[in-house]
Amino acid sequence: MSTREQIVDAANRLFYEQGFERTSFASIAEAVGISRGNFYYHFKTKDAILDAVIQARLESTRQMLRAWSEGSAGPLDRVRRFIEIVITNQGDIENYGCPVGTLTNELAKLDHPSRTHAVGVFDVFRTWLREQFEELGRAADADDLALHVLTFSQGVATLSNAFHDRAYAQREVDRLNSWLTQQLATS
Amino acid sequence: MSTREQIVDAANRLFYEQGFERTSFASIAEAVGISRGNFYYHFKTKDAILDAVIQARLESTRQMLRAWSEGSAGPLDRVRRFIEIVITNQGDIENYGCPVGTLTNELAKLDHPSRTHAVGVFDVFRTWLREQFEELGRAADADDLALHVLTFSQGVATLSNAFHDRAYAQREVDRLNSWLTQQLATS
DNA sequence: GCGAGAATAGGACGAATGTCCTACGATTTT
DNA sequence: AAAATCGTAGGACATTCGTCCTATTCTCGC
Repeated sequence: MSTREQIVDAANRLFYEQGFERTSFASIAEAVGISRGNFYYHFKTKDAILDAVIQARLESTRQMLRAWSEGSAGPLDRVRRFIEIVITNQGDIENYGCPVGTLTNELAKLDHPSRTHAVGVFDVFRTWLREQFEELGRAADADDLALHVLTFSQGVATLSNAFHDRAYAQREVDRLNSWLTQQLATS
Repeated sequence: MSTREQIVDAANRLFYEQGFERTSFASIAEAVGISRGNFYYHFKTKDAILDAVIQARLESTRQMLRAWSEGSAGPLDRVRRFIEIVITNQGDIENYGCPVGTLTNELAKLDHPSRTHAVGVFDVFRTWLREQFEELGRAADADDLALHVLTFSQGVATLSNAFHDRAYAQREVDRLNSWLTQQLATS
Protein backbone atom coordinates (compact mmCIF):
# COMPACT_ATOMS: atom_id res chain seq x y z
CA MET A 1 0.00 0.00 0.00
CA SER A 2 1.40 3.37 -1.01
CA THR A 3 2.14 6.06 1.55
CA ARG A 4 -0.69 8.14 0.21
CA GLU A 5 -3.13 5.25 0.64
CA GLN A 6 -1.84 4.66 4.15
CA ILE A 7 -2.44 8.31 4.99
CA VAL A 8 -5.99 8.23 3.66
CA ASP A 9 -6.66 5.02 5.56
CA ALA A 10 -5.33 6.37 8.85
CA ALA A 11 -7.15 9.69 8.41
CA ASN A 12 -10.35 7.86 7.55
CA ARG A 13 -10.18 5.89 10.76
CA LEU A 14 -9.14 8.85 12.93
CA PHE A 15 -11.79 11.15 11.48
CA TYR A 16 -14.33 8.50 12.37
CA GLU A 17 -13.03 7.74 15.85
CA GLN A 18 -12.08 11.25 16.99
CA GLY A 19 -13.84 13.57 14.58
CA PHE A 20 -12.37 15.77 11.85
CA GLU A 21 -11.73 18.87 13.97
CA ARG A 22 -10.00 16.95 16.73
CA THR A 23 -7.71 14.97 14.42
CA SER A 24 -4.44 16.80 13.72
CA PHE A 25 -1.86 16.46 10.96
CA ALA A 26 0.58 15.24 13.60
CA SER A 27 -1.66 12.44 14.84
CA ILE A 28 -2.29 11.15 11.32
CA ALA A 29 1.42 11.24 10.51
CA GLU A 30 2.19 9.48 13.77
CA ALA A 31 -0.43 6.79 13.04
CA VAL A 32 1.17 6.12 9.65
CA GLY A 33 4.68 6.39 11.04
CA ILE A 34 5.91 9.22 8.81
CA SER A 35 7.06 12.76 9.43
CA ARG A 36 4.87 15.84 9.15
CA GLY A 37 7.03 17.01 6.28
CA ASN A 38 6.33 13.85 4.35
CA PHE A 39 2.65 14.21 5.10
CA TYR A 40 2.70 17.72 3.70
CA TYR A 41 4.29 16.42 0.51
CA HIS A 42 1.17 14.31 -0.13
CA PHE A 43 -1.51 16.68 1.20
CA LYS A 44 -1.02 20.42 1.33
CA THR A 45 -4.05 21.24 3.49
CA LYS A 46 -6.35 19.57 5.95
CA ASP A 47 -9.24 20.10 3.58
CA ALA A 48 -7.36 18.16 0.91
CA ILE A 49 -7.00 15.10 3.13
CA LEU A 50 -10.67 15.44 4.11
CA ASP A 51 -11.72 15.40 0.47
CA ALA A 52 -9.51 12.38 -0.15
CA VAL A 53 -11.12 10.56 2.78
CA ILE A 54 -14.61 11.38 1.54
CA GLN A 55 -13.65 10.23 -1.94
CA ALA A 56 -12.33 6.94 -0.53
CA ARG A 57 -15.55 6.44 1.42
CA LEU A 58 -17.62 7.12 -1.67
CA GLU A 59 -15.68 4.56 -3.64
CA SER A 60 -15.62 1.86 -0.96
CA THR A 61 -19.35 2.32 -0.38
CA ARG A 62 -20.11 2.05 -4.07
CA GLN A 63 -17.94 -1.03 -4.28
CA MET A 64 -19.62 -2.69 -1.31
CA LEU A 65 -23.10 -2.06 -2.66
CA ARG A 66 -22.10 -3.17 -6.14
CA ALA A 67 -20.85 -6.44 -4.66
CA TRP A 68 -24.13 -6.83 -2.80
CA SER A 69 -26.10 -6.20 -5.98
CA GLU A 70 -24.02 -8.70 -7.92
CA GLY A 71 -24.53 -11.43 -5.34
CA SER A 72 -27.15 -14.12 -5.55
CA ALA A 73 -29.54 -12.48 -3.10
CA GLY A 74 -32.66 -10.70 -4.33
CA PRO A 75 -33.49 -7.06 -3.65
CA LEU A 76 -35.47 -7.83 -0.50
CA ASP A 77 -32.60 -9.71 1.08
CA ARG A 78 -30.26 -6.92 0.03
CA VAL A 79 -32.35 -4.35 1.88
CA ARG A 80 -32.44 -6.62 4.91
CA ARG A 81 -28.69 -6.88 4.74
CA PHE A 82 -28.46 -3.10 4.80
CA ILE A 83 -30.81 -2.95 7.79
CA GLU A 84 -28.60 -5.47 9.54
CA ILE A 85 -25.57 -3.15 9.30
CA VAL A 86 -26.47 -1.55 12.62
CA ILE A 87 -25.97 -5.00 14.17
CA THR A 88 -22.95 -6.00 12.10
CA ASN A 89 -21.08 -2.83 13.01
CA GLN A 90 -22.54 -2.56 16.49
CA GLY A 91 -19.20 -2.27 18.25
CA ASP A 92 -17.96 0.68 16.22
CA ILE A 93 -21.37 2.33 16.27
CA GLU A 94 -21.55 2.14 20.05
CA ASN A 95 -18.16 3.80 20.28
CA TYR A 96 -18.29 6.32 17.44
CA GLY A 97 -21.74 6.36 15.82
CA CYS A 98 -22.43 6.12 12.10
CA PRO A 99 -19.45 7.27 10.01
CA VAL A 100 -21.70 9.00 7.49
CA GLY A 101 -24.13 10.75 9.80
CA THR A 102 -21.53 11.93 12.28
CA LEU A 103 -19.20 13.35 9.63
CA THR A 104 -21.92 15.19 7.74
CA ASN A 105 -23.18 16.69 10.98
CA GLU A 106 -19.72 17.76 12.09
CA LEU A 107 -19.09 19.41 8.74
CA ALA A 108 -22.48 21.12 8.98
CA LYS A 109 -21.52 22.62 12.34
CA LEU A 110 -18.17 23.69 10.98
CA ASP A 111 -19.95 25.21 7.97
CA HIS A 112 -17.37 23.33 5.93
CA PRO A 113 -17.46 23.54 2.12
CA SER A 114 -16.98 19.76 1.83
CA ARG A 115 -20.25 19.08 3.61
CA THR A 116 -22.13 18.44 0.38
CA HIS A 117 -19.34 16.14 -0.72
CA ALA A 118 -19.79 14.10 2.45
CA VAL A 119 -23.56 14.01 1.99
CA GLY A 120 -22.77 12.20 -1.26
CA VAL A 121 -22.21 9.01 0.75
CA PHE A 122 -25.79 9.27 1.94
CA ASP A 123 -26.82 9.74 -1.69
CA VAL A 124 -25.04 6.53 -2.65
CA PHE A 125 -26.96 4.54 -0.06
CA ARG A 126 -30.18 6.34 -0.91
CA THR A 127 -29.88 5.64 -4.62
CA TRP A 128 -28.97 2.01 -4.03
CA LEU A 129 -31.90 1.47 -1.68
CA ARG A 130 -34.22 3.19 -4.13
CA GLU A 131 -33.10 0.81 -6.85
CA GLN A 132 -33.85 -2.17 -4.64
CA PHE A 133 -37.37 -0.91 -3.96
CA GLU A 134 -37.87 -0.25 -7.66
CA GLU A 135 -36.92 -3.84 -8.36
CA LEU A 136 -39.49 -4.81 -5.75
CA GLY A 137 -42.20 -3.09 -7.77
CA ARG A 138 -42.41 0.05 -5.68
CA ALA A 139 -41.26 2.55 -8.29
CA ALA A 140 -43.86 5.09 -7.17
CA ASP A 141 -42.54 5.51 -3.62
CA ALA A 142 -39.11 3.89 -3.88
CA ASP A 143 -37.30 7.03 -2.76
CA ASP A 144 -39.63 7.52 0.17
CA LEU A 145 -39.06 3.96 1.32
CA ALA A 146 -35.30 4.35 0.85
CA LEU A 147 -35.28 7.45 3.04
CA HIS A 148 -37.30 5.67 5.68
CA VAL A 149 -34.75 2.88 5.88
CA LEU A 150 -31.99 5.48 6.13
CA THR A 151 -33.92 7.27 8.86
CA PHE A 152 -34.07 4.03 10.81
CA SER A 153 -30.36 3.39 10.48
CA GLN A 154 -29.41 6.89 11.61
CA GLY A 155 -31.78 6.81 14.56
CA VAL A 156 -30.59 3.40 15.73
CA ALA A 157 -26.96 4.42 15.29
CA THR A 158 -27.38 7.59 17.37
CA LEU A 159 -29.22 5.85 20.19
CA SER A 160 -26.89 2.83 20.14
CA ASN A 161 -24.04 5.27 20.54
CA ALA A 162 -25.80 6.93 23.48
CA PHE A 163 -27.18 3.91 25.34
CA HIS A 164 -24.98 0.96 24.32
CA ASP A 165 -28.07 -1.24 24.44
CA ARG A 166 -27.81 -4.19 22.08
CA ALA A 167 -31.24 -5.58 22.86
CA TYR A 168 -32.74 -2.24 21.82
CA ALA A 169 -30.92 -2.27 18.49
CA GLN A 170 -32.12 -5.79 17.77
CA ARG A 171 -35.71 -4.87 18.60
CA GLU A 172 -35.57 -1.95 16.19
CA VAL A 173 -34.10 -4.18 13.49
CA ASP A 174 -36.90 -6.66 14.02
CA ARG A 175 -39.45 -3.89 13.93
CA LEU A 176 -38.20 -2.50 10.65
CA ASN A 177 -38.02 -5.95 9.13
CA SER A 178 -41.65 -6.49 10.09
CA TRP A 179 -42.54 -3.15 8.58
CA LEU A 180 -40.72 -4.15 5.40
CA THR A 181 -42.57 -7.45 5.15
CA GLN A 182 -45.87 -5.71 5.68
CA GLN A 183 -45.04 -3.02 3.13
CA LEU A 184 -44.30 -5.52 0.40
CA ALA A 185 -47.27 -7.74 1.25
CA THR A 186 -49.92 -5.04 1.08
CA SER A 187 -48.69 -3.36 -2.07
CA MET B 1 -29.42 37.87 33.80
CA SER B 2 -26.22 37.26 35.72
CA THR B 3 -22.89 37.05 33.96
CA ARG B 4 -22.69 33.39 34.78
CA GLU B 5 -26.09 32.74 33.22
CA GLN B 6 -25.08 34.74 30.15
CA ILE B 7 -21.96 32.62 29.80
CA VAL B 8 -23.91 29.36 30.05
CA ASP B 9 -26.45 30.65 27.54
CA ALA B 10 -23.81 31.69 25.02
CA ALA B 11 -21.84 28.46 25.49
CA ASN B 12 -25.02 26.43 25.11
CA ARG B 13 -25.76 28.06 21.79
CA LEU B 14 -22.17 27.90 20.52
CA PHE B 15 -21.70 24.26 21.53
CA TYR B 16 -24.82 23.50 19.54
CA GLU B 17 -23.96 25.57 16.48
CA GLN B 18 -20.22 24.90 16.26
CA GLY B 19 -19.62 21.86 18.44
CA PHE B 20 -17.86 21.63 21.79
CA GLU B 21 -14.34 21.06 20.49
CA ARG B 22 -14.49 23.93 18.03
CA THR B 23 -15.87 26.46 20.51
CA SER B 24 -13.10 28.31 22.38
CA PHE B 25 -13.03 30.21 25.64
CA ALA B 26 -12.32 33.34 23.64
CA SER B 27 -15.36 32.97 21.37
CA ILE B 28 -17.70 32.44 24.33
CA ALA B 29 -16.26 35.46 26.13
CA GLU B 30 -16.58 37.51 22.97
CA ALA B 31 -20.20 36.43 22.50
CA VAL B 32 -21.02 37.55 26.03
CA GLY B 33 -18.91 40.68 25.74
CA ILE B 34 -16.56 40.01 28.64
CA SER B 35 -12.84 39.42 28.98
CA ARG B 36 -11.25 36.00 29.15
CA GLY B 37 -10.06 36.80 32.64
CA ASN B 38 -13.61 37.39 33.77
CA PHE B 39 -14.67 34.16 32.08
CA TYR B 40 -12.01 32.29 34.00
CA TYR B 41 -13.33 33.75 37.24
CA HIS B 42 -16.64 31.97 36.64
CA PHE B 43 -15.39 28.75 35.03
CA LYS B 44 -11.91 27.39 35.64
CA THR B 45 -11.89 24.77 32.90
CA LYS B 46 -13.66 24.02 29.65
CA ASP B 47 -15.08 20.86 31.19
CA ALA B 48 -16.69 22.97 33.93
CA ILE B 49 -18.57 25.12 31.43
CA LEU B 50 -19.57 21.96 29.53
CA ASP B 51 -21.06 20.43 32.68
CA ALA B 52 -22.89 23.69 33.40
CA VAL B 53 -24.33 23.67 29.86
CA ILE B 54 -25.45 20.06 30.20
CA GLN B 55 -27.01 20.84 33.57
CA ALA B 56 -28.89 23.79 32.05
CA ARG B 57 -30.13 21.58 29.22
CA LEU B 58 -31.28 18.95 31.68
CA GLU B 59 -33.23 21.52 33.66
CA SER B 60 -34.79 23.31 30.69
CA THR B 61 -35.80 19.98 29.16
CA ARG B 62 -37.39 18.82 32.39
CA GLN B 63 -39.18 22.14 32.69
CA MET B 64 -40.49 21.98 29.12
CA LEU B 65 -41.81 18.44 29.53
CA ARG B 66 -43.31 19.25 32.91
CA ALA B 67 -45.18 22.13 31.30
CA TRP B 68 -46.40 19.80 28.57
CA SER B 69 -47.58 17.27 31.13
CA GLU B 70 -49.39 19.92 33.13
CA GLY B 71 -51.23 21.23 30.06
CA SER B 72 -54.73 20.20 29.08
CA ALA B 73 -53.65 17.77 26.36
CA GLY B 74 -53.80 14.03 26.95
CA PRO B 75 -50.80 11.68 26.71
CA LEU B 76 -51.43 10.87 23.06
CA ASP B 77 -51.38 14.52 22.04
CA ARG B 78 -48.28 15.02 24.16
CA VAL B 79 -46.44 12.30 22.27
CA ARG B 80 -47.60 13.83 18.99
CA ARG B 81 -46.28 17.16 20.16
CA PHE B 82 -42.91 15.56 20.80
CA ILE B 83 -42.95 13.96 17.35
CA GLU B 84 -43.68 17.38 15.88
CA ILE B 85 -40.48 18.83 17.34
CA VAL B 86 -38.56 17.86 14.22
CA ILE B 87 -40.88 20.20 12.32
CA THR B 88 -41.05 22.93 14.96
CA ASN B 89 -37.27 23.19 15.15
CA GLN B 90 -36.67 22.37 11.51
CA GLY B 91 -34.53 25.43 10.82
CA ASP B 92 -32.02 24.74 13.57
CA ILE B 93 -32.03 21.03 12.86
CA GLU B 94 -31.22 21.60 9.19
CA ASN B 95 -28.28 23.75 10.20
CA TYR B 96 -26.95 21.97 13.27
CA GLY B 97 -28.82 18.70 13.85
CA CYS B 98 -30.37 17.59 17.14
CA PRO B 99 -28.71 19.27 20.14
CA VAL B 100 -28.86 16.08 22.20
CA GLY B 101 -27.73 13.55 19.63
CA THR B 102 -24.92 15.64 18.20
CA LEU B 103 -23.46 16.53 21.60
CA THR B 104 -23.55 12.98 22.94
CA ASN B 105 -21.87 11.71 19.79
CA GLU B 106 -19.19 14.39 19.86
CA LEU B 107 -18.43 13.59 23.48
CA ALA B 108 -18.31 9.88 22.60
CA LYS B 109 -15.68 10.56 19.94
CA LEU B 110 -13.71 12.71 22.35
CA ASP B 111 -13.99 9.94 24.95
CA HIS B 112 -15.08 12.71 27.29
CA PRO B 113 -16.02 11.88 30.91
CA SER B 114 -19.14 14.06 30.68
CA ARG B 115 -20.62 11.86 27.96
CA THR B 116 -22.87 9.99 30.39
CA HIS B 117 -23.98 13.32 31.83
CA ALA B 118 -25.04 14.45 28.35
CA VAL B 119 -26.85 11.16 27.73
CA GLY B 120 -28.99 12.15 30.70
CA VAL B 121 -30.93 14.49 28.43
CA PHE B 122 -31.90 11.48 26.34
CA ASP B 123 -32.94 9.76 29.57
CA VAL B 124 -35.23 12.67 30.44
CA PHE B 125 -37.04 12.39 27.11
CA ARG B 126 -37.08 8.60 27.33
CA THR B 127 -38.59 8.58 30.80
CA TRP B 128 -41.18 11.19 29.89
CA LEU B 129 -42.23 9.32 26.75
CA ARG B 130 -42.41 6.09 28.72
CA GLU B 131 -44.75 7.73 31.20
CA GLN B 132 -47.02 8.87 28.39
CA PHE B 133 -47.23 5.35 26.98
CA GLU B 134 -47.90 3.97 30.45
CA GLU B 135 -50.79 6.39 30.75
CA LEU B 136 -51.98 5.08 27.41
CA GLY B 137 -52.20 1.60 28.85
CA ARG B 138 -49.00 0.26 27.34
CA ALA B 139 -47.09 -0.37 30.55
CA ALA B 140 -45.70 -3.64 29.19
CA ASP B 141 -43.78 -2.11 26.28
CA ALA B 142 -43.79 1.58 27.22
CA ASP B 143 -40.01 1.83 27.21
CA ASP B 144 -39.75 0.08 23.86
CA LEU B 145 -42.26 2.47 22.33
CA ALA B 146 -40.48 5.44 23.88
CA LEU B 147 -37.18 4.35 22.36
CA HIS B 148 -38.83 3.89 18.99
CA VAL B 149 -40.11 7.47 19.05
CA LEU B 150 -36.63 8.66 20.03
CA THR B 151 -35.14 6.59 17.20
CA PHE B 152 -37.46 8.32 14.77
CA SER B 153 -36.55 11.79 16.00
CA GLN B 154 -32.81 11.13 15.79
CA GLY B 155 -33.07 9.62 12.34
CA VAL B 156 -35.16 12.46 10.99
CA ALA B 157 -32.87 15.04 12.59
CA THR B 158 -29.76 13.51 11.03
CA LEU B 159 -31.24 13.24 7.55
CA SER B 160 -32.87 16.67 7.74
CA ASN B 161 -29.46 18.03 8.57
CA ALA B 162 -27.95 16.22 5.60
CA PHE B 163 -30.62 16.78 2.95
CA HIS B 164 -32.52 19.92 4.01
CA ASP B 165 -35.68 18.31 2.67
CA ARG B 166 -38.77 19.56 4.48
CA ALA B 167 -41.19 17.37 2.56
CA TYR B 168 -39.24 14.33 3.68
CA ALA B 169 -39.43 15.36 7.33
CA GLN B 170 -43.16 15.89 7.08
CA ARG B 171 -43.65 12.48 5.44
CA GLU B 172 -41.74 10.80 8.26
CA VAL B 173 -43.80 12.67 10.85
CA ASP B 174 -46.98 11.53 9.13
CA ARG B 175 -45.68 7.99 8.98
CA LEU B 176 -44.87 7.85 12.66
CA ASN B 177 -48.21 9.41 13.57
CA SER B 178 -49.94 6.68 11.55
CA TRP B 179 -47.85 4.08 13.30
CA LEU B 180 -48.84 5.59 16.63
CA THR B 181 -52.53 5.52 15.79
CA GLN B 182 -52.27 1.92 14.67
CA GLN B 183 -50.31 0.93 17.76
CA LEU B 184 -52.90 2.31 20.13
CA ALA B 185 -55.84 0.94 18.13
CA THR B 186 -54.68 -2.66 17.97
CA SER B 187 -53.54 -2.94 21.56
C1' DG C 1 27.44 5.27 -12.70
C1' DC C 2 24.95 9.44 -12.88
C1' DG C 3 21.78 12.90 -12.76
C1' DA C 4 16.88 14.21 -12.22
C1' DG C 5 12.93 13.98 -9.86
C1' DA C 6 10.22 11.74 -6.29
C1' DA C 7 9.90 10.81 -1.47
C1' DT C 8 11.02 11.65 3.23
C1' DA C 9 12.74 14.02 7.37
C1' DG C 10 12.89 17.64 10.56
C1' DG C 11 12.40 21.89 11.97
C1' DA C 12 10.60 26.98 11.74
C1' DC C 13 6.73 30.13 11.54
C1' DG C 14 2.72 32.78 13.27
C1' DA C 15 -1.67 32.09 15.14
C1' DA C 16 -4.76 30.14 18.36
C1' DT C 17 -5.68 27.31 22.31
C1' DG C 18 -6.65 26.33 27.52
C1' DT C 19 -4.94 27.88 31.58
C1' DC C 20 -3.29 30.93 34.95
C1' DC C 21 -1.69 35.29 37.26
C1' DT C 22 -1.84 40.00 38.76
C1' DA C 23 -4.03 44.34 39.11
C1' DC C 24 -7.88 47.53 39.12
C1' DG C 25 -12.74 48.99 40.09
C1' DA C 26 -17.15 47.97 42.36
C1' DT C 27 -19.80 46.43 46.10
C1' DT C 28 -20.69 44.97 50.45
C1' DT C 29 -19.54 44.42 55.34
C1' DT C 30 -17.75 46.04 59.55
C1' DA D 1 -14.84 55.77 56.54
C1' DA D 2 -12.12 51.53 56.28
C1' DA D 3 -11.64 47.06 55.01
C1' DA D 4 -12.63 42.95 52.78
C1' DT D 5 -14.68 40.50 49.20
C1' DC D 6 -16.51 40.19 44.55
C1' DG D 7 -16.36 41.04 39.77
C1' DT D 8 -13.81 42.35 35.82
C1' DA D 9 -9.88 43.33 32.77
C1' DG D 10 -5.87 42.26 30.25
C1' DG D 11 -2.02 40.01 29.50
C1' DA D 12 1.58 35.99 30.15
C1' DC D 13 2.42 31.00 29.81
C1' DA D 14 3.51 26.78 27.43
C1' DT D 15 1.54 23.95 24.03
C1' DT D 16 -0.47 22.68 19.86
C1' DC D 17 -2.28 23.76 15.53
C1' DG D 18 -1.96 24.13 10.20
C1' DT D 19 1.30 25.50 7.13
C1' DC D 20 5.60 26.02 4.91
C1' DC D 21 10.66 25.64 3.89
C1' DT D 22 15.05 23.40 3.21
C1' DA D 23 17.98 19.56 3.19
C1' DT D 24 18.74 14.79 2.69
C1' DT D 25 17.75 10.14 0.89
C1' DC D 26 15.83 7.06 -2.39
C1' DT D 27 14.58 5.49 -7.16
C1' DC D 28 15.02 4.87 -11.72
C1' DG D 29 15.77 6.10 -16.69
C1' DC D 30 19.77 7.04 -19.33
